[in-house]
Amino acid sequence: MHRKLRLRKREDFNVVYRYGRSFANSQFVVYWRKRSQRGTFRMGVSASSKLGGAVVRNRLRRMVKEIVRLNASKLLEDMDLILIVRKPALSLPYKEMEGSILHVLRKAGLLKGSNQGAKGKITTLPRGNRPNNQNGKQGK
RNA sequence: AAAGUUUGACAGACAAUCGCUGGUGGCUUCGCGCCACGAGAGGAAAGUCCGGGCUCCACAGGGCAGGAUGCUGGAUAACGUCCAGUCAGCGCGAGCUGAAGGAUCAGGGCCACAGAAAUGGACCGCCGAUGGCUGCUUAGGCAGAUCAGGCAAGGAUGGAACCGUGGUGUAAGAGACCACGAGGAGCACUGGUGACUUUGCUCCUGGUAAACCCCAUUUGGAGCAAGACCGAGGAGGACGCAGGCGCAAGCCAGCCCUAGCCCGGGGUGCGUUCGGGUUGGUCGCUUGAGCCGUAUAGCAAUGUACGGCCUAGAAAGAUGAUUGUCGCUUCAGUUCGUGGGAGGAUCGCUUCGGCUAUCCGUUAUGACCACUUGAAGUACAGAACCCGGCUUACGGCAAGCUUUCCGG
RNA sequence: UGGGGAUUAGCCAAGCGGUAAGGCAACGGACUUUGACUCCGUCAUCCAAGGUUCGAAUCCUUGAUCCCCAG
Repeated sequence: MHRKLRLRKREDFNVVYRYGRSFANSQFVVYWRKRSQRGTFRMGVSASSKLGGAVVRNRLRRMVKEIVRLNASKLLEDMDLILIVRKPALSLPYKEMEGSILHVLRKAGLLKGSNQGAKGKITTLPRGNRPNNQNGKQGK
């Protein structure tokens, strides 16, 4: 992915984690927040050390970035988003992983043409009052 | 053929499309934009167990303490690494393993339980020659008990019992003495640069130093988030104490730093407390104890000479994804085809040599094997300043050697 | 990436070469009409493997897991 499309600073990550909204299925979690300045979307990928060694985590990050790159035209602009990889995503082949990522992004309302989720409001909802539960039941 | 052992090289290949990070060149609306060319993970990149380079700590200094290493000779920038040997142990063998100095030239310490005793001692036991006691006495002695005392052979304990076996000797005994043997030390001698070794003489005999310790060698500390530069930013305040000499500059003391202590050195008003700012960029950064080839010295590790080559450099962290074709392994299926083909497939037991059972085939209407077809799988693992090792994880391949069996 | 530290019963833990204290929990028993309290008993491959030693939780080597620190 191009460097402009990546989320790069530690502060950006902290802001998205603290003030952004989150959605999930059993393979991925997404946090997003509308950017304060106009521009393209920016994305970061997080793969924790519980998933495996450096080889496994690098491969997952590369696959996620490749999928988002190929589907970049479908994504809304002016967004910062973080994709977190969960353990069941380890064994997915490419096609299923693409479907799962598109599913979770559509659920979060980040795809063009979808009207679910918050429509551009910079929201800081209290934790107990989120619109979708995120127990990961839908991914199976 | 099977089992084993050592060494070596490799780490799936190719193509198309779409991407990522540096480099070079060009274009440019000068914006980390566009185009072209070329480059882009490992044998362990890992663990961080050692060693070195490099940087800072004023100089990187001295002594002590502390740490590390520990057969010999060599290699190396250095090492706890490597090579060649010595000795000891394991293995039928090829080979493998060894923190392998010192316990008589230091010194003490420890050896639980058991046992008399764990290097200073006698429970049972043996003796009672000598001195004493009792009895008898022909007055020379004789006998008895074991009071003093002598001994450590035998028993029992233990991981280990004073070097072992046999004899001489004695009252009983003992390396007290002798023969043979085990181990160690010293001296001389043979061979070797040396560890060591051959032979002889003399002396000695519990273990433990990965317990303290002694001896020899060696060792300053921290680590690229080291460090250097540029830019941005900010804020200092309160309380307490401020010794001696000198006109003064200053010196001494005090305090801080120099990883522990002393010396030496450097800095400085000191201590306590409440606060403030910085999370940007460039360099360090990949030409190096570098790689490849040839020759040469050496048993080898390795060195020397000549020629050629430039081979990753990220920073929420590049080196990838998809598709197709092929390679390798395993399983299944097919007799349609091609090739080989007289014995073979499967189960069980095994001392791994074989044995037994069932089924198919036996000169072919041909069992079975290979190719052809399909499915699944295709190891361990990702540079983060750089090198030399060690250790751990892991896939198949090749070659040498050893043992056993079969055939000629 | 670099530098430190820890691992003993289900939990908290003592131990510094001589055969693993203690507390909570769990289980069994006693006491009680029953329960609580109390008393007695049971429960350990000392993270793993190898070595030194007569003997290792302890000493040494190698690995595994977890935690902490940094400009």
